[in-house]
Amino acid sequence: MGEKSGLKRNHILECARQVFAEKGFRDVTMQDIVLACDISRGGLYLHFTRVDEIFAEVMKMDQESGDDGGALSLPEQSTPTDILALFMKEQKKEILRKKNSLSVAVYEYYFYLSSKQIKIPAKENILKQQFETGVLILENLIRDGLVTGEFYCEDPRGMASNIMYTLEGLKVTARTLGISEALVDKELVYIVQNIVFEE
Amino acid sequence: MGEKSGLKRNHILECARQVFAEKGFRDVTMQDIVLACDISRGGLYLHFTRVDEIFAEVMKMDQESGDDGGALSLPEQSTPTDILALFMKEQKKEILRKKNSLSVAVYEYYFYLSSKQIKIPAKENILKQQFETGVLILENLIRDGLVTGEFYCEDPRGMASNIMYTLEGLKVTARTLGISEALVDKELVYIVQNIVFEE
Amino acid sequence: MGEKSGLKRNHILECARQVFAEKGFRDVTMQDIVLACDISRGGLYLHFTRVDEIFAEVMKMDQESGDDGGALSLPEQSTPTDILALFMKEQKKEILRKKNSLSVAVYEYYFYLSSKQIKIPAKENILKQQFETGVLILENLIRDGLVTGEFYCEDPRGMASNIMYTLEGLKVTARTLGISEALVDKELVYIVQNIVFEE
Amino acid sequence: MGEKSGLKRNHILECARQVFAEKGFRDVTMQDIVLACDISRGGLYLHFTRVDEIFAEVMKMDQESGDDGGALSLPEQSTPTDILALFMKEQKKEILRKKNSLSVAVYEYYFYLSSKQIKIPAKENILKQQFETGVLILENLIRDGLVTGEFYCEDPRGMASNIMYTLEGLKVTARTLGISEALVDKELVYIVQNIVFEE
DNA sequence: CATGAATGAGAGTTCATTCAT
DNA sequence: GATGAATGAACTCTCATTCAT
Repeated sequence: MGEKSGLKRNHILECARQVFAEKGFRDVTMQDIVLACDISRGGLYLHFTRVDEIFAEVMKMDQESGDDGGALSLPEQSTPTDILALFMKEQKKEILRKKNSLSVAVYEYYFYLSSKQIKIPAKENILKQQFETGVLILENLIRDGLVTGEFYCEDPRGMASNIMYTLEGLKVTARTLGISEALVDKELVYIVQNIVFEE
Repeated sequence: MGEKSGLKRNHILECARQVFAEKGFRDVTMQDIVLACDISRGGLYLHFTRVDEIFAEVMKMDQESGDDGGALSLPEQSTPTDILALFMKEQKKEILRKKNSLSVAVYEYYFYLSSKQIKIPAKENILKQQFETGVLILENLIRDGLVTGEFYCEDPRGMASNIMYTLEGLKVTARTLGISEALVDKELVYIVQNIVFEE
Repeated sequence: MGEKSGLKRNHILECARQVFAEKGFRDVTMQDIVLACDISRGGLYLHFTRVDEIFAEVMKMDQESGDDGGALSLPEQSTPTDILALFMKEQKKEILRKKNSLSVAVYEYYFYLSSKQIKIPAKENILKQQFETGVLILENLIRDGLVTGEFYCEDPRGMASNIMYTLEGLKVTARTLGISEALVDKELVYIVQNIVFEE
Repeated sequence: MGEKSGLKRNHILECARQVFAEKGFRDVTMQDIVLACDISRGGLYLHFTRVDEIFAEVMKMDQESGDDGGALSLPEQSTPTDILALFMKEQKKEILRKKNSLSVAVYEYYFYLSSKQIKIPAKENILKQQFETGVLILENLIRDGLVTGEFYCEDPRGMASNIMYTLEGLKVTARTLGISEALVDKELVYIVQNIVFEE
C-alpha cells in the first residue's frame, strides 16, 4: 500500500515536473497538473494540496536525482584545472539549457515565496543548499589548485563565493534578457583566467 | 485637458508602483490597482488595459526619475576610486533595499514575459538598458583608473561585464534567498580589491 | 454516470428552453440560464461554454421531440385533402403559438449567425432541414392529390416551395408585426384553394 | 440653431445607418455610433438616448428617401405586366441586396421589440406600412391587369396579400439561410405565372 | 482510497449613462 | 449646447476546493 501510494506520488511529481519545465511556476494550476497526470482532481488532493507544495517536492526530487549524475562523469586522476573546466562546462550547460529546465520555475517559485513573505528553513532550502554546495566545491577546488601550483588566489573562499554570484547573475540574465552562447563563453573564460596562474 | 489627463495617469502609475513594490508583479490584479488608486473599474481601463502594460509604464517612470537622482550626488573632483566606492554604495543600497523596491516585481515581470515568450524590443527593454549602462559606466571608470594608476586591469570591458553579472547575482540572491548586509559588503569589497592596485 | 450527466444536461437544456421561449435568443445570458437552472456558474460551464452552443442544442432537442408528435396524430386512411388540412392546421398553430415558442429565438439566432458571418453545415442546420422537409412533404402530398384527382397543380415542386415561403412569411410577420387568427385563416384558405380542384 | 441642430441630427442618422447596415441592430452600441459619427458621447445623448430610438429614426429617414426613388423609374405607358415585372425586379434586388441593406437590422429590431413586448402604434410602424403599401400596389396592379385582360385572378386582394407574404418569406430566408439568385428567380417566376393569363 | 461533478469566489472587461467643465 | 472622463452595474470565464458516491 505504502509502495503503491509512493508510486502514484512519484508519477505525479514526474508529470508535474514536465509541466513546470514548460510553463514555469506561476502559470501552473492544479488543473494543469491533474491533466498532465491523467489523474482525478480528488486524487491529486489526496497527495498534495497546493501547487507550491508540489513544486517544492519536485525540486527535492530533482536535486536527489541530480546528485547521482554529477559524480559519475568525473574521470580518474583529473587535475584541478580539468575539474574546473568540467565544472564550468556543466554551468554553461545549465545556463543555456532550454529543454526540461526548471530554472524559470525555480526563480518564479522563490520570488513567489518572497512576495508572500514566506521563509523556508535553511535545511529545506534547496536553492540555498545548491549555492552553498557550489561555493564549497569551488573553494576546495581552488585550494587543490593552489597546492598543485596551477591556480593563483589569495582568498579561496572569497573567490569561490564571488564566482558563484557571477554564475547566478549569468543564469538569471539568461532567463530574463536572454544571453548568447558566445557571451557565456566569454564570461566563463574570464572567470577561469582569473584563477589559473598566468606566467 | 491633456494636463489633467496626464495627472490622472501619473496618479495611477504612482499608486500602482506602491502595489507592485508590495506584492511583486504576478499577484497584482487590475482590481488591486483600482483599489489602490481609489478609482472606478472602468476608469482604469480608460488609461490602461493590462497589468503588464501598467508595469512597463511604472518601470519607465521609475527609470526616468532615477536618472535625475544618480547625477546629483556626484561630488566635484572625484577620483576613480571615489566614484567606484560611490557606485558600489549605490549598488549595495539597491541590493539590500526593502521598502519601495520594484526588484522582485521586475524579475517577476521578466520571467512572465519569458514564460509567455514575449520579446521586448531592445530600445524598450529597461532591464537590458540598465545592465548595459552599468557595464559602460564601469568600463569607463576602470579606464579612468588605469590612466591615474589607481586601478589594475588587463581587460576593462571584460571586468566591467563580469562585475555587473556578479552584482546581478547578488541582487537576485538577495531577493530569493535573502542576504545579510555583511555578506554584501564582503562581496563588494572583494570586487573592489580586484581592481584597485595593491602594493 | 453517463446517465446522470445526461440528466443534468437535459435539465439545463429544458430550463434554457424556457428562458429562450421567454426572452428570445439575443437577450439571454449565461447568467439567465444559470439562474433558471438553479445551478452554479461553474456548473453550467462544465456542460456548455456559450449561449449559442446551448441554443443549438435546445433546437436539436426540440426537433427530436417534435418528430414523434407529428407522426402520431395521423389518422388511418386519410385523403390528401385531409392531410393537407391537418398540415395547415399544424402550421397555423405554429404561426400563432405564443407560449413556449422558440420562433423568435430561432430567428434571432439565425440573424446572429448571419451578422457574425458564421456558417452552419447543412447537416446541422435545423431551420434549413425543417424548410426542406416541409417542401418535400408538401410536394409528395400534392402528387398524391394529383393521383386521386383531388388536387390541381402543374408544378408540384414549385408550388410546394412557394407555399413554404408563404408560410415562412406568415410566421415571420406574426413575430414582427403580429397577425390575427382571422388573417392567418384567410391566407391558409387561399393557399389551399389554389391546390384543391374546384369545379 | 434649429437648422444647425437638424444638420447634426441628420449627420448622426446617416452615420448610424452605415453602422446598422454593417452590424445589424443588436450588436450596435451607443459607442459604435459615437465613433462612427466622430461626435462626443455627451453630444449624441443630446439628440438620442437609446440605440433603438436612433434606429427607429434611421428607418423613418430611409423610408422617406425611398419614396422618391420608387416613383422615378416608372416609364410612361407601361402595361400592368411591365409594371409587375418591374415590381418583381425591385423585390429581387431587395431580397438579394448585400451592401447597405438594413434588412437584417430591421428584422433584429422588430424581434427586439417583440421579445421586449414593446408595441409600436400602427402609424409609426414602418414595416407594417411597407407591407400594406405593397399589398395595395399589387392589388391595384392586379385589378388593372384584369381590366386589360393580361391577368387572371379571382381574388385580387387575397392574391396580393399572398404574394407579399411569399416575398416576405423569401426575404427572411435570404437573411437567415441564404438563398441563391437562381432560387429567387424561380420563385418570382412562379408567382408571376400564377397571375399572368396563360392560353 | 479514488473519482469527477459541483460550487462559488474573484478576475477581466465592456458599456450605457452622467456630469463637471 | 458640447465635451469626454468617470462611474458602476452586469457579464464572461476560470479555478481551487469540496464531497457524495
